[in-house]
Amino acid sequence: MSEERSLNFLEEIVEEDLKNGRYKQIVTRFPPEPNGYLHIGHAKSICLNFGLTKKYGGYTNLRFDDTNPTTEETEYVDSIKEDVHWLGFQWKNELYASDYFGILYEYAVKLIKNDLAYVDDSSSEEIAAMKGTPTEPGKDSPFRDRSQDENRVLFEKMKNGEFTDGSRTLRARIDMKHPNMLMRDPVLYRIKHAHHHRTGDQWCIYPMYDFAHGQSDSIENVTHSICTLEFIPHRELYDWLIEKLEIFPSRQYEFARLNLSYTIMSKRRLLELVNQKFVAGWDDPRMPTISAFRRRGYTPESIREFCDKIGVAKRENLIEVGLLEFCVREHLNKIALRRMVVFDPVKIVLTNYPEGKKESVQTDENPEDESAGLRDIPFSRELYIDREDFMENPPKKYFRLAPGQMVRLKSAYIIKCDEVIKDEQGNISQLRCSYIPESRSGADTSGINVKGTLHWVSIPDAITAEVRLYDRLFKVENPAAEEGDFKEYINPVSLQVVKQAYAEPSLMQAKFDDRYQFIRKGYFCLDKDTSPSRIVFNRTVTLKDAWIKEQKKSS
RNA sequence: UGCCCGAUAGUAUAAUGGUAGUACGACAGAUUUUGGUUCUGUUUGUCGAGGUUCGAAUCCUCGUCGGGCAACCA
Repeated sequence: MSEERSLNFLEEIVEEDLKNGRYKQIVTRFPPEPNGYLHIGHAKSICLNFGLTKKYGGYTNLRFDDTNPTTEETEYVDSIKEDVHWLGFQWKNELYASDYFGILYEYAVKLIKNDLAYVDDSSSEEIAAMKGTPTEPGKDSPFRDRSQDENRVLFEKMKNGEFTDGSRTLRARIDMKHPNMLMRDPVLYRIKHAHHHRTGDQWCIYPMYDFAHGQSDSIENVTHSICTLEFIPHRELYDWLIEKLEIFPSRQYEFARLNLSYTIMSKRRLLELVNQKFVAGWDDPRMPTISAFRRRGYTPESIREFCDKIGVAKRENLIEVGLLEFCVREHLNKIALRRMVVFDPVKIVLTNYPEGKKESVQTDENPEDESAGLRDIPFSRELYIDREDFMENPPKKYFRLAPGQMVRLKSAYIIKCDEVIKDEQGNISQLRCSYIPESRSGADTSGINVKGTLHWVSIPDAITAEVRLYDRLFKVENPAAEEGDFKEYINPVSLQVVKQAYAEPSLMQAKFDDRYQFIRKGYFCLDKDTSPSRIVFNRTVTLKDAWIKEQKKSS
């Protein structure tokens, strides 16, 4: 196959526009409303908008669509900027729709002067009632034919704060019988005596999305205004306003938003999870937010790769979360430092290993990356292995430790289990084993071949750490599509905490930017809750586990 | 019941009138001091019915199915 990847439909449009000379360069924008944190769905949009101008030349602006002061906050602005940067993109200009409130006001006046807008004294309910339904036409408002002068005066009074919230609106005069409901005299301006995070108390009227978004695109000379499918019906109004206002003709194109299995993407619902404490915050590692993925140990490279792999089209989709996991494993496998950590310890005593003796074994920092070098791990007579790596009555094809069975301790010796010691309750408290002195890694002259290799830690040298294991937040594939409250489908075991795991001592020096693979367990990173008295790790993602599959087959 | 989108393997996404391909998954095998990684192979698809054409996933018609539209949200 050729190295040339096929183009998605937006790339085709851009190439065509460049080829036929419609534009010399393209301009896109990423236009979040600062009313929540960015999620993985936004990452798709970010990669698209920035990716297009990176590939074809031009630039991308970051524009905050901050036209609704009651839901927007500076905290969100800051988090959004941080997230876009972290993903690896640099915007040309940092812009705000609120910067254009003055121009937008003038645009509205122009519409009034052209008899294309009017002030309506109807209440919200009355407007809704006159709107009609998708199958029935609407009715004209009794205020629809006010004189131009009256409209001008009233709109100015709206601006000057002479009316109460909700008492009047400015509406476009289009067609109350239009088959597209958005064209049935849409509201352009509403009165809100609310403090805005940037303009303060300067304004008490605020433009609606439809009267701000397209106009902002136009003011910024955005050539390709890329948004999600639900805005398709808005395009007719978008174009109408550009035509009537006679401003730069930005064009809107729509793509299907990302949906990820076993999670939700609605900002409103994510906010609900945060506010009602179902999660610890916007960056709780179980959340689908960018900040959560960052905290959890995902890399920007892996998220970008994911966005690239899922493609762009116009049909609704539900992407398997497994693809995201594949992408992060693929990257982490290349960069993660290998470490050994035991979560649920069983003590091993090597009966033929001299008491008090200690040695050091060497192993790869990362077998996928020779330049990462080697590290030393202390080895001694008493060790921990994970409880799941021993079975008293193993099934067939169980390659781990069992009575009379041999395994290799990773980078150290082959051992054999001689005796199982139990406490009064019948729980295994100790495994007495013998080691094969000639089987030392790198100098193995024993001639013994074993199928299994286990991770381990030396008890006198081990340090302890808290490990947080995350699973999908929801039990069902598509929580948004289920009946009833989506919160009923939350996975009750999405977080499991190992309060005291035993780790090799080198993890004492773990750094925040480093990624680790706990051998045979998964990929981990230091959590921000780490303090001088407590080391905390997050599991980014598990390793693929062929043994689980094998077990399922036989059961 | 009006208008607007869409429909290709399990999930995504290509093929732009000329051999239905790729990725993930699944399955089988090889390698392996991580049951990881890597490698090899296999499997599965054009929503339906007509039409145009030498030739249709692609163009046309009619259906079917899925989604969106009745916020002073974006």
